[in-house]
Amino acid sequence: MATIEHPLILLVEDEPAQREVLSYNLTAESYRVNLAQDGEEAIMMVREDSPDLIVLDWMLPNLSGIEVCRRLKSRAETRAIPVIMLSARSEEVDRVRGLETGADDYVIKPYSIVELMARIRANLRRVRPSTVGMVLEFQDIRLDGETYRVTRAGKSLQLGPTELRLLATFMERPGRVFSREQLLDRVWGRDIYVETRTVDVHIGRLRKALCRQGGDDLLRTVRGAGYALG
Amino acid sequence: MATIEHPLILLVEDEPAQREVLSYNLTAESYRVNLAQDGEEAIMMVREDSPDLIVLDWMLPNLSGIEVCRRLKSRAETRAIPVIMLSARSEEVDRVRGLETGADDYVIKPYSIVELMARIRANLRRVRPSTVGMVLEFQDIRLDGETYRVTRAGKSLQLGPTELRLLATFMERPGRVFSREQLLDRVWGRDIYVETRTVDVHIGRLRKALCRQGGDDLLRTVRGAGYALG
DNA sequence: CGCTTTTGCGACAGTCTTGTAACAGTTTTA
DNA sequence: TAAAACTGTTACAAGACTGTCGCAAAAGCG
Repeated sequence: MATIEHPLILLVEDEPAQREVLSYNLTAESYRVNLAQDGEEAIMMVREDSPDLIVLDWMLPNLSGIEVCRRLKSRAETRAIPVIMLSARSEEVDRVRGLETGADDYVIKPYSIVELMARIRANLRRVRPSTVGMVLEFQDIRLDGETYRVTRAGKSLQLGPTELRLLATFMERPGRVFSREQLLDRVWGRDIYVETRTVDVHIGRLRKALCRQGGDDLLRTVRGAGYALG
Repeated sequence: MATIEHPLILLVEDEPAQREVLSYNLTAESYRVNLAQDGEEAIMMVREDSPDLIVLDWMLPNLSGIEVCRRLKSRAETRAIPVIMLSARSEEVDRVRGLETGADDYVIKPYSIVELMARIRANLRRVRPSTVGMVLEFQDIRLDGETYRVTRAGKSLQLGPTELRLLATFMERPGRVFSREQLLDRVWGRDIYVETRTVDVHIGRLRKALCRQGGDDLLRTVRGAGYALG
């Protein structure tokens, strides 16, 4: 299991073989993957899990890829999620139509998986600057996504998996206030049922870990709202 | 600190997009990369830099991949360098022809980056003689890619094949945390079915071997994530 | 100030992860 | 061919980590 928040990708593809290959490669690249088999399921899963990026097949049963894309792009909440269209059609016309519907990128089958991966990386970088394997820094705290090492003022800190993910979440957006619900969502996962007060306890533990070697308390409590870093 | 001689790979590919993606990925895997855009440049760079492995596109301007391969394989000095052919053609005929010209391996586009990397690793491992250096070092551990001898603090260690590959994987990227799945992928191979717990056992065995003659335990367990060296 | 609401945090029991010995089957070596 | 080395799996124990609760402390509020 990965400890630091890896980007979640929604893969919408009806053909099983394709789905498996893509899913395998995405997982191998350390993305979390959600699968949808048709347009309606896709729309539903976007609402539920709000993925970081969507890989969308053009031809779909039920609700075509274009239509799915159009709908996603017409709603403010989902508009920002990058969509990469996959299509067997190679006509320029279609490329244009694909982009017109608001897709952020467009890959023609048969495509190189390497290329697709590159586009995914590029599009993720665009919306979400700090990704897997990156080093997050805030003041004298340093979190290395590759070695999973956390240091404060040069001294190594001992964190449990949950504390680590919690810290990573804060460090991806220093200063931002996260509600307990948002934290549960991001750190624990969308479908796990945990008491909201549990967040408090882990915040406490993280605080203790961060201050053990001295230094200010960098986790700010925002009464009635949640917590923030710095 | 460690002095690591990373294998040099010559990448021969004329299409800029492909080139960039591959180059990026190779670099990310800690290889040194040389680029050539056509057959003639490739031949020249082989003479100059004698790379450890060549990734060669089939379709090239100027001098085709097959021809380049044939020439390299007909000269004694360059014969031993592994060549991996990339091709968009999928016909069995071509595969055979590719190997006939002396290519050591053959990957059909669109390929999985994971697979290509695996083949590169495999081919680099295979060539014992004529592989330049490829000595991995970390602290007082030394892994000689030619003789497959491992020493710690000068004393020779006895490792089984699996332990050796495991150690090599870690030493290629000291500090990086590998999940059990990633280790299975890299050390055991992607299509072998093995329990993930098996990794633990081999880590234990490697640990024991590394510490037998004394010294710290250099294999770090990252709870919930995997293992890392150092 | 009292009173109410929210947060901090020690304690604890249950759960999950990891280390490792044992073992049986296979492969390699002598 | 027999012995030795190596592998993958399992079961179990130790210990790390987690979630919850309860009460104390702090913060808002009139």
